[in-house]
Amino acid sequence: MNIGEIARRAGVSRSTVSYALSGKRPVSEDTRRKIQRVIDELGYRPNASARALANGRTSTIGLVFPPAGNHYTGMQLDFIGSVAEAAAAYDYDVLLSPSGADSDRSFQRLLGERRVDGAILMEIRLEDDRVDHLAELDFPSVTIGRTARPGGVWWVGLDHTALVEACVHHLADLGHRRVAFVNRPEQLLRAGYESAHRGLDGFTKAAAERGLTVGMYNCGDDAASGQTCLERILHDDPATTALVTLNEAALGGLYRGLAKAGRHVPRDFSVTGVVAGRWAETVTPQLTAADVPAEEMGRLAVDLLVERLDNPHAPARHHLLAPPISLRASTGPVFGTS
Amino acid sequence: MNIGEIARRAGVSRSTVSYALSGKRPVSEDTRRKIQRVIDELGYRPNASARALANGRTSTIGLVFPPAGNHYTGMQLDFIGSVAEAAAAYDYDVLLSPSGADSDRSFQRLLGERRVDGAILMEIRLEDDRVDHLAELDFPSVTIGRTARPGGVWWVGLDHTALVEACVHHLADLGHRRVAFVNRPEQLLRAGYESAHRGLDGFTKAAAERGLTVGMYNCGDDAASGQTCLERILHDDPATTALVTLNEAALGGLYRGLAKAGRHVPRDFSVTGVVAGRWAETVTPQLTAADVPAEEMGRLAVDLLVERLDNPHAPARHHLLAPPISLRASTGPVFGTS
DNA sequence: TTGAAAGCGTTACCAT
DNA sequence: ATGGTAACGCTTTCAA
Repeated sequence: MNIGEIARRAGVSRSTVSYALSGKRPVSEDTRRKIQRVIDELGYRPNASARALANGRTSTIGLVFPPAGNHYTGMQLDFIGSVAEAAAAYDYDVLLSPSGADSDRSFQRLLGERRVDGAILMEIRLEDDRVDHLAELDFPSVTIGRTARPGGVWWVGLDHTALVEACVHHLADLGHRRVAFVNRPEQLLRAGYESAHRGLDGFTKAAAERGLTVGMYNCGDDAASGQTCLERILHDDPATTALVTLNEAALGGLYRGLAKAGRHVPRDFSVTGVVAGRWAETVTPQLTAADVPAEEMGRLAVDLLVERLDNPHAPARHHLLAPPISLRASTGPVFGTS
Repeated sequence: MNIGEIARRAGVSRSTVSYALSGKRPVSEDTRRKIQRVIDELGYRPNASARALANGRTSTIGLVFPPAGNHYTGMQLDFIGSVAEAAAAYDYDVLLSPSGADSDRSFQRLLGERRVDGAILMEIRLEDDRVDHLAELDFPSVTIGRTARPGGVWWVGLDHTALVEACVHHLADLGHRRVAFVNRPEQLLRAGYESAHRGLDGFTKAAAERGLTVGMYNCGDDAASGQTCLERILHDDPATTALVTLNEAALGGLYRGLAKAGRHVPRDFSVTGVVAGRWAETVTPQLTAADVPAEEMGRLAVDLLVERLDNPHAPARHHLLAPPISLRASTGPVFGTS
């Protein structure tokens, strides 16, 4: 059943049905009711493909995230969920594209075949060919995270540098002098992942300012790697009394390593970092951390994208978030101090 | 740029370009090369909407999951990721629909506007109006989970009953006599969630068989609820020595509650349940559990759906999985026994 | 082996 | 306030 059928049964033209539906042209109250009745009766809904073809808008936004095999983090989940729900509130659908690079087939389909009106990109790299490509095409998009030179692109991001600095200062204030940094996997660092780089910058800078002795580690995105990583930390410098981590997925393993090594948190070892709030709360003791406001970020990204779609010539906007550290139970004064 | 432009530049007709692309009709090697060169030169890709309108296929599958606010579980993440990746392998895109009920706008859009060729549904209820509606329309779909009467529908599911029974027997074999069951939130049980119901059935049955003294609890999908729930368990029956849980998100809280109550796992309290493997491994001690093979299930669901799309009259198929219990470190003989 | 043209189901412009 | 009709960009039947 199509718009023609509705028109026939309502005794009007197809254009009138179209206008009755879109409201883009006044329709008499009378015919509008007639049309509505037929529509309700038949449960008619306009075909999305035909509509997209005719008016050039798909009412769909693409969500581009890296294909992670089975190594998704909780944060990614939160982004995906919040983007989908925020988009639904605007009556946009979300098309998933597991693409880490400009060349991925799914990414190419998204753009080339005009499947979406705009896109939201996750897991941004400092130099990101996907972002460059999109900018070049002037394709409406918003990134969750920002590249090295984010001028002209729309984004919502986290100030990882400041966040990690705050973590380091928090530890230094508690008297810690030997602190380890647990970063995302080396492969992601090398690929130029924003959070890994900026986090590392913040750590390096703050540690230097406070004159700390440090160790820097890359750690796989899973519990087993976390445990191994912690063993290396204590092996490299048994006098380490604290760590800051960006690696949410490794957190459980980090804790386990600590327990195995007989270090009690927070009595003789402090742990902090930047992690989505609900994951910070699953570990015991609960993690003192800068909570990644994943839900808010997803929502903001959608808001921004919708704004950009509605107003193609608006100047680039962005949101840089720097949530405060939530004091929970995983940090304390260094043993022997205070 | 469109197919007409390509045709013009290649000096052929539009249909020839179309056939050169689809291969549905022989095209001379010569013209095919001419066409391909123009296509490469201009980076042409056929418009998805136009193509969908003309041939009735969108090359998109819908993934329907309940809008959870911010209470997604890790398992849901794993499903979404694995479905997206499996679909990409077939060159299908995945459209997200946060819909818990037949009446959700997003769900209605999906079907009514013909945005997708088929759908995969998550978080199935025993009586599920979404599934009924889809079956009624004979709309190609596969459910992850099965309804009370899954005859005629395509699904991939977990044998929650058997899984939970296995957990109970495992505990009973270890000598536990007083065992608690930590289910999903009451609201989900009342809504008829499959896992909550079948899991409960399995628990009840096995506990009766082994003559266990039991407590049954519904628990919110977060760490705080898990902790509260555990307090209630020990308050209701301090002699409880073990629990089995379906509630992945509460796991961290359950462990914390145990620690707070001074119960050491597994020395004086055993914990088991059914949980995605990687979450079972983040807690310490690692959880002995029936690992939900989320990745495999997502992949199987896509395989099934693609098969159904390719062959509309194939009889309904399904996969019922019952992974074995992975022995890790959270269960042991009841205190005083050996 | 190729071309012409009729759809596919909308929208939106041009009339009236 | 409404109707007719030409797009939108592709696929596919019919002809040659």
